[in-house]
Amino acid sequence: MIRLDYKNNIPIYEQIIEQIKFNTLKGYLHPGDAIPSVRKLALELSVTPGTVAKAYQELERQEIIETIRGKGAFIAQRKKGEWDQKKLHSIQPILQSQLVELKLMGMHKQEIVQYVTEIYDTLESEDIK
Amino acid sequence: MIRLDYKNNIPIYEQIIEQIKFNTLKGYLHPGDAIPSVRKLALELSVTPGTVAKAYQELERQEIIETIRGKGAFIAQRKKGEWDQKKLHSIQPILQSQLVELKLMGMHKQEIVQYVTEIYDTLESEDIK
Amino acid sequence: MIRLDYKNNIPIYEQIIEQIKFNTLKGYLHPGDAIPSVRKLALELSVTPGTVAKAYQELERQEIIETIRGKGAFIAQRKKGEWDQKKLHSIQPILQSQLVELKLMGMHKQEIVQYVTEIYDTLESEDIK
Amino acid sequence: MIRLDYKNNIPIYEQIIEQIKFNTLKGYLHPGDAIPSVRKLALELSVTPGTVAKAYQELERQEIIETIRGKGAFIAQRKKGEWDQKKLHSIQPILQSQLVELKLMGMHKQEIVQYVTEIYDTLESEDIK
DNA sequence: GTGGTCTAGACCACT
DNA sequence: GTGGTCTAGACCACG
Repeated sequence: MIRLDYKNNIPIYEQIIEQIKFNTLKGYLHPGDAIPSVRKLALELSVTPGTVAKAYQELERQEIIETIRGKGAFIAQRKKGEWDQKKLHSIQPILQSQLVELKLMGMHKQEIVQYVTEIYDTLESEDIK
Repeated sequence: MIRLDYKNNIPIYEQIIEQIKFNTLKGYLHPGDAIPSVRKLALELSVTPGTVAKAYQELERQEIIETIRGKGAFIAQRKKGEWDQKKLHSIQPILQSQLVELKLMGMHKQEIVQYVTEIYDTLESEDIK
Repeated sequence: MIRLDYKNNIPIYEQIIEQIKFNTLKGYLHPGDAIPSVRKLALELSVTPGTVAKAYQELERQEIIETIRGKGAFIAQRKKGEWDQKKLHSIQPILQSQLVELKLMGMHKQEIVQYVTEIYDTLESEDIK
Repeated sequence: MIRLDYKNNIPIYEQIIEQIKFNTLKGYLHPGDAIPSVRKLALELSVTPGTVAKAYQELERQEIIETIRGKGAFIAQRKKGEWDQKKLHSIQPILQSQLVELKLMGMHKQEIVQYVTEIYDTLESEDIK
């Protein structure tokens, strides 16, 4: 379910976070589903439990999962509500810098929007119903 | 004009790269324009020359600037040509991860595309003339 | 009536202790009242008997309840007497740390005292009669 | 500046967090002040750098400090603004449980409010101007 | 069994 | 020098 790129410079724990978020979006993981225990996933990914624990703690802080003492971790209910303006402001510069790169490569507005749309569409879950 | 955010976790040298790229896009810097020497910019930004040098090196590698021995550094001609597939593949996961965040926040496709478009529009240069 | 929050990081057995204490204060439980057996409560709360037993043990140690062999557990007489200095010293740092948080949030003395008073008032039992 | 209680069951990293918050409130630490580096403090407290790092990361998440790459960590500007309702809701049950304890010890409303006020007053900084 | 904390090292990127 | 990440262990409280 989770594939790591060890030679990548993105920290492993962030890759784990990313992929669990991704899996919830794609519908591979539903609210209430149990996710592997820290130790199990650590074994599976050949990383140390501490690394997985760090990922899980961050996921809990972001309310993507909930951990229950002695029971394990579970996908949380998705909470809607107002958009997190603080998070939005942290995303904006990252997005902008990537758009700068695309524009410097010679892409035009329409092509860029098209490209982003295509990437977005890969997140839509046609896979599970 | 370069503004750094020291408390940001984005490396200073990357912020410099980013902003010079941004300035070329916005039309504040044109091909052939001289950019400040490493030492000058370092002084201006209150960073060590090594940091600026690292930024310039990377900019030259990406052919955004050209350095001429004894003369200084200059904005290079923009090269169009084919899209750099390797770069595209490095941008895609970053873009995707940010779209994941936006989607998790509850944004819908249309709103996300709208948001990205707005950010793109800030890159369009009305300022050149 | 006991309500547990499983996703909370407060141990289940402590939540049980807390709520029984709370119920005695609110007048829902009076001295002499029987409280459910370990097994019954365990069943009711969907926890293992060991967890409830641990809570009861601690409650007995604190002389909130009394267990009589073969008869079950009962709310004990409230003992007044001198304030337990040891307990006071254990409460003080917890209280202080929470006041620190409130103050860091920007609350002023009057507002904090007000806030604490409000919480206290929820403990006053209008319900006894 | 920081005193740990190693036999306490409160995690060391939380004690560090607590004390730095306390020191800012008391006026021992001002916005902009540098705090010891992770390694220095670790040495001073005879704990492993990882433990201090964990404390610093949490402090940064709470915007009590700011870390600057390669420079160190600094006390952040205190931000006022609206009260964090989420945090308030996490503080309330802790406060309540302690009030329950005090009430069970036989303290009356006035005495409890008095007690809390006294603890609060120890946070007011008469010490530095 | 679970997650949480901690140690004593190590390596890395950044300044 | 700085903080950030990771390893390979360990011990603990909880259920």
